[in-house]
Amino acid sequence: MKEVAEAAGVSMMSVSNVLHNRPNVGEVLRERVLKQVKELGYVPNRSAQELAGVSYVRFGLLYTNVRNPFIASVFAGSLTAASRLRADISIHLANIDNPAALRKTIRQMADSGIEGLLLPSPVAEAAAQAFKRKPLPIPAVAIAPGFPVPGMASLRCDEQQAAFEVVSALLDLGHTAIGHLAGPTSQSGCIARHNGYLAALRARSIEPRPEYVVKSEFKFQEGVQAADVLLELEPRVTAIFAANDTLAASVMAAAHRRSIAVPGTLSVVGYDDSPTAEYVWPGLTTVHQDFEALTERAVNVLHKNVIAWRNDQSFRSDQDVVLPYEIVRRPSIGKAPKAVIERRTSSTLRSAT
Amino acid sequence: MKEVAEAAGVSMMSVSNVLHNRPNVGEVLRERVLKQVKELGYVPNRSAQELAGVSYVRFGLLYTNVRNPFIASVFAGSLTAASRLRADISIHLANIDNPAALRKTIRQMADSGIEGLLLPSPVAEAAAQAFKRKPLPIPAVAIAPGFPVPGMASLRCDEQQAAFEVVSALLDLGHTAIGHLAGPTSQSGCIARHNGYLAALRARSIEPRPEYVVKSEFKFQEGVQAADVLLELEPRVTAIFAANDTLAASVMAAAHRRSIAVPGTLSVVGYDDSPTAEYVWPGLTTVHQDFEALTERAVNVLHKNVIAWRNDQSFRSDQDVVLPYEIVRRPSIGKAPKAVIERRTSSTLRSAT
DNA sequence: CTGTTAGCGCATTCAT
DNA sequence: ATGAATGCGCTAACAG
Repeated sequence: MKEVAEAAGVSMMSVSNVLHNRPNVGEVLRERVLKQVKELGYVPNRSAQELAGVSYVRFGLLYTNVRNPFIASVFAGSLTAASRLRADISIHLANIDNPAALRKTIRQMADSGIEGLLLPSPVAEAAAQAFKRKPLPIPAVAIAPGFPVPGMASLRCDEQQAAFEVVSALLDLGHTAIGHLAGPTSQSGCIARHNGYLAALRARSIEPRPEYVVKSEFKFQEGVQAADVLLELEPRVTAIFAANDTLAASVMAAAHRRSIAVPGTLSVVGYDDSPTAEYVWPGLTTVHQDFEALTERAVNVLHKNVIAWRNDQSFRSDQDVVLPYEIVRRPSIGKAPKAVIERRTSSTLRSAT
Repeated sequence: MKEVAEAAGVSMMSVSNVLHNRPNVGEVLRERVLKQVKELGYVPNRSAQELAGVSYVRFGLLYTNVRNPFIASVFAGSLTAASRLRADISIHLANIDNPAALRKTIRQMADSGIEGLLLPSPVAEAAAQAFKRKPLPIPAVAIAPGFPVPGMASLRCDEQQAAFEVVSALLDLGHTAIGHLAGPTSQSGCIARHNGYLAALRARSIEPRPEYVVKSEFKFQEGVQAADVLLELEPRVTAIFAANDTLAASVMAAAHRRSIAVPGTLSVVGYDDSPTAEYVWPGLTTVHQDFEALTERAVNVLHKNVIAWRNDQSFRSDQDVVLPYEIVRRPSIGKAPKAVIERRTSSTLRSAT
């Protein structure tokens, strides 16, 4: 920096001021300085800045499961966003089944100088639960929860709306007997998706039938069994909205085993646009969320909140930022089979298969 | 640090010496100092250390594909290992299809002060290729390649041996007609697995039959088609070793569709122990590698190499560290069906199904 | 609007 | 074996 100052014929202080966009610097100087900065390829020394009082934010990121297909996007997104902000980020595994342990982990992070928490979905809800009585010690942001999480900011897609839309697409194709293979209610996203499913039916004055909804964990075989239950119902469903792509794959497997044509006889919709959505045959219509972009936004939001919180430790933000999703159409859905549409007027037309 | 020094009645210098395990410090002082360090909860200020000359290592991590199920483990492993070493790590997306671009990316990282490269498998090979003529500008380590990568250190499991072992397990169960659903040859791990398959057969004096090996990309449907080819062969294979778990799932789907019982009539083995291995039915016998541990070791090895390289810029290491794998037995394999064992003596016994 | 002074927390060098 | 002085690169507070 000294070199830059000398080259530009000013003092170091002015250089510093220019670099920080401070108001008290003349136009003439500013340009001269910026020019030298470029030419000399000057880049400020972060350690010196920190030592001199600038304090960069340190974020903490808590995750539960490395095997979650989206955690890598969350890692990547937070890392790139954090490096842009010159922020540090330390990543830890958290146990969400033990509220006391989770509380302890979070307190320790706060004590160790971490000023903001990035909490991907199941962790966010668990943390909110663990700190139900007292507020969180530091600002936090929930990444991709199904609903806003109390006590922290939330960055999410409107999953309920997405489910509504995708089920409406099935309705537009003439389907009326639409089943839902629901995911575990411990995941708030699954609740949102279920709600969206119900709302879409009601919006067309179709009263949802409880037996058309079957729950399953996110395991392939359990999903196949649940799908079997749905496929044995009479009158048979002509479409199934699965709570995620794995479960949609289960539905397809169950359908193939029964020689039910997809999408000819059964339309299938998933959620998440995970790799399986492409790999499965036929390609799966599903809902895509850009986790990496969402996470980057989350980091930026959290950063602002941390700055505000530095000025006023009582600062809390529970802003809810909703980002767009995208419905990815692949061949797994088609028009409702004709026999079924007719069944609406004469329900006896159809005989047992 | 000053406080610690005063509390222990010594100078700051002695505290520093104690903390760095320097030889020139008396036993008496050492203990007094350490006690105060604990009591006051002193933790050295990294920025000050750096400013005063200590330079922590900065690693770069290049990845190709967020959707790779193991990249999250690689992220997590490098982050935890790096934080233990007080090292920085910056993660970037790389394009491995364009050698020139990759070269440029790596050069830029080196110029920006990064002193070591963490290269998960397909990137490592691409980087070696891109720097075939000139050596890499900084030390690098390949994470989980199929074979040692020239020009850099390698941390890997012996995939060829693992494949050998798992195919031998099939042979022990009486299988002799064993097919291999091979993965893309662009992945060195797949080549190693294929080699292991061949070696296992030859070790039992079974000459591998070329038609028993079918190649496929890591896509579900392509795998199903490839599996169909294998299952149509006469005499039919009684076991299939798939190059990864996705392809093994494809084999199972193809088998189910043909009503071939697994493991009754067909045994199936995968590789990677990815989530699908558990989810699939029946549970998949597969090879487990601990990517997180492997990555942590990789960071430590790279760290040492970087230190050596600092002293001598011409230092190069291509050490090859081989870590253990684990064969996970699940119900997808069983004894070879009897009819087939008999077929070895009277090959006409079996009629078309 | 611009320049000067002082010090952030530590390690290195030299002296004791 | 231990301690005192000096400076790393930068910014905050002040003086001009």
